[in-house]
Amino acid sequence: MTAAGVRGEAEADRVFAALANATRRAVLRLLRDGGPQPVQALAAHFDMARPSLSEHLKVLRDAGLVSEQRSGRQRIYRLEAAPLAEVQDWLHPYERFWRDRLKGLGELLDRMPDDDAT
Amino acid sequence: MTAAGVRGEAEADRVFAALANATRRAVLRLLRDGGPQPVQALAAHFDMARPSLSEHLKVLRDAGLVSEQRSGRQRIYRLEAAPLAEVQDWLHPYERFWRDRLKGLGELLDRMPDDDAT
DNA sequence: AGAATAGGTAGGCGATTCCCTACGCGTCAA
DNA sequence: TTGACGCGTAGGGAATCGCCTACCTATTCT
Repeated sequence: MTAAGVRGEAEADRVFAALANATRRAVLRLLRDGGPQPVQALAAHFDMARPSLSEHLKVLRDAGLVSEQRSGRQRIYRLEAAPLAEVQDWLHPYERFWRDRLKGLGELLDRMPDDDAT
Repeated sequence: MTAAGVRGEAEADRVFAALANATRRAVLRLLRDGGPQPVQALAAHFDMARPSLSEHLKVLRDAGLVSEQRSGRQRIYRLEAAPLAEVQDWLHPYERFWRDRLKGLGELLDRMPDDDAT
């Protein structure tokens, strides 16, 4: 969030854009399942040149989705899930659109207003 | 999903990329809160030229986030939340990273493996 | 039929994305 | 201290994005 729990549009843009790439989602998954790791360990899973992965890591850093901790000549990357929690918050007001549909209510709910952020 | 509940990377790319734009998120919100609407009603909320909004609607359509129903010379757009439900599914395996942290467990969980899709 | 309305498509333009190869910088080993 | 290692940055190139102004089609109103 930017100020008081309010997520700026620019930050949401960065987070969603960071997630809009299979390599970056795979990195997040590796950090989630394998814990904090140096760049080499991550790079071993991909075909691309290592500097390209470095750029993906920068995108993830700028989105706040990972953090780095220097240890000798390595950079240990760690998953930072806070932005994902905000994505979940963003999703909340949409939930009724698939939960209610499953209950067979169909299009009945398409006419009742509501309100929240973004 | 592509085949059996499995979301393809390409589809995830399209959905996240569609969400990575403030105008498109605003459109989804308008459809969520205001129900199905023709393009004019949506366009009234934005400064950009109408053809630009048309292109945004195409991106949302290609991501499966909206559908259109023709009514006379109008196109009524409707929110389709299924891809958002898949985003929520994608988020699930990450939840413990912010839920546990709130409980003060901190970095203790960064070393236990796991597994799922994408 | 002719004009107006709703909305998509074509094509152009600057900015950004994603990949690459080269290179620079700090750290550890000989 | 010299070399190898770990990683980031620079810069270039093809593709895509997001916006615009024309323009075209389909429908509805006179």
